[in-house]
Order: sequence, then structure tokens, then C-alpha cells
Amino acid sequence: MLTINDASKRTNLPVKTIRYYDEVGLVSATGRTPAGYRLYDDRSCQKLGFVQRARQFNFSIEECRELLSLYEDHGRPSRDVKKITLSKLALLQKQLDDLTTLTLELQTLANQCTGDDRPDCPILNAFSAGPIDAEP
Amino acid sequence: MLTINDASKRTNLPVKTIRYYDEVGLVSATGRTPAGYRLYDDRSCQKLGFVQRARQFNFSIEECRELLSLYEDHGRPSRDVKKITLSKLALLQKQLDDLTTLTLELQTLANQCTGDDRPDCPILNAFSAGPIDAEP
DNA sequence: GGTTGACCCTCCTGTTACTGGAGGCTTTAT
DNA sequence: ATAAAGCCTCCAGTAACAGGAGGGTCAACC
Repeated sequence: MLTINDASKRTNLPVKTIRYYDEVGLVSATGRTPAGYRLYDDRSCQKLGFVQRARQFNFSIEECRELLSLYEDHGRPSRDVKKITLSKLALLQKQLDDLTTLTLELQTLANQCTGDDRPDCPILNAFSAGPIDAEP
Repeated sequence: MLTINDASKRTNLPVKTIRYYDEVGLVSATGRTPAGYRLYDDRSCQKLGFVQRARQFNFSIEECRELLSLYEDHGRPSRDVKKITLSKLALLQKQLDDLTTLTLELQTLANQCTGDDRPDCPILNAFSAGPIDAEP
């Protein structure tokens, strides 16, 4: 049985975060010492690690909860997991597209800006006028 | 002078958002009617539009405040604006890289998953094990 | 003149996923 | 014996709004 600090070291999750996951019932502590200290076993640590990686993939806490229950349920069909994953993937793709467009436009503006002492600035001009045409 | 609703239509910002910008002092209402209704003139609408576009570029409210004050200050050097823009650009680039990696990895996992009735699922396996090697 | 319906206001709560801190035990090391 | 580190709970705050309650206002229509 590990203290919350040990679990933190093993999973690379901050202590505060582990406590939070316990609080919201995502990954509950295995037990408590008589003094009330949280205890975690290997299984709990594994789940914490699972959540950590899923979070890195931009899965929300609620989605993690769902994935975790599928993970816990030994007989679940992989179809269910794949479905969640694919819809998340579509979302990521959209974010990616938006971010790419945005970066390109901003890059264009920065390139056009002389960045000197003169007050004329294409960036501010663009912001005050309207949408930007990116030039290649 | 426009009501908040008219300003909303002109700028495509929700009424709630415009009120919020007033509340936090980002773009204050030009005045009020005797009944307490917010009023906006062309200049305010222009500022609202400015903020809207800057927000689309992922500038935070505080950054917008900064840009807006540069925008207001007629004599500011374009260097200042460019500096802010470039650091924002670097941040965007990093987000983009992370998101790209993430998407690729998740894609790899989804491809490996049969998505049928069987419980074996590479996605869950990967999450429970550790980092993923994306295959081309 | 009354009434509907569309606006407007303020204030409060909730969202996401934590993070920081106060105040106060417990355990471990010296 | 004491100091440091670690643990606990509870409270507040973060970003940028969105939703809704409760209530005032304005223009039009009958």
C-alpha cells in the first residue's frame, strides 16, 4: 500500500490531482490509514496512470470515467471503445484545422509588420478592419 | 447610439459577451439611457470587433486589453505589437505540435482496434501500459 | 388605456480541471 | 524533544463566459 505521495511519484500526477480524482470518484483511494491518510495499491496506480494518459489525449474527466468503466469491464466489446475514440479523433482534427488556419494568418500578419519604431502596424490594422487573407 | 442588441448584431458577439466585456472593463459602454440601458457608438463597436477577431486568434482577455491599449495609442511603435504577436505565435506553434502528435497517436490506436464484439482492445491496452509508438 | 412581446437590467450559479493556501493533525528523523 | 515533512479538510480562485431568476422598460396594437 502506497501513500498519496508515493502514488504521485509512481504516476507523475501531482498529489493535488490524485486527491481531486478521489474526490470526484474517478479513481478512489483503496483505503485509509487509521489517521485518515489515503492509501493506494498497484491496481489504483494503474488506473491513475490510465487516466493520466487518457487526459494527455484530451479526453475529459467524464470521458475518462467512461473509458475506465470499459477498461474495468472485462467483457466489453472493443467496438464501444473505438466509437468513443473515433469521435474524439474527429474533434481533434477540427481543433487541428482551426489552429493551423489561425497560425498561418497570424504568421502572415507578423511577416507584414516591420516591427520598428513607426506606429503603422498591419496587425492592428487587420484586427480593426476584418478577416485576413493569408498570402503564401 | 446603438442598444446592446444592435451592437451584438453588428459585431456578431453575443449580448452576454458584450455585457461581460463592459463588466471587466475591456470595452466599456459609451453611455447609458436614463433607464440604465447600455449604449454603444461606432467607435465602441469597432473595438468590440477588434476584440472579437483578436479572441479568434487565441489572444486572452488580458492580451486583448494590451493590444487594445496599443491600438488606442496612436503613437505606439509597431515593434511592441509584433513582440506580443510573435510570442503568441510561438505558443500556437507548440499547441499545434502537441495536437498533431496526439492525433497521430490516437489515429494509430484506432487503426489497430478491430472495433468488433471481442473485448480485446489496443486502445485500452495502450492507455493501461504507457506511451504509444506511432507507426507510419 | 391596457396588454402583449421583445428588450433590458442586476445578481447568482455553474462550467472544467484543477491549483494554492490556511489551519491543523501525524509521522519520521535527528 | 523537536523540527521537518507529509497528510488531512475546507475555502477561494482561475478563464471566459452561459443560463436563468426576478423584475423594470419600451413600442405597438386593439
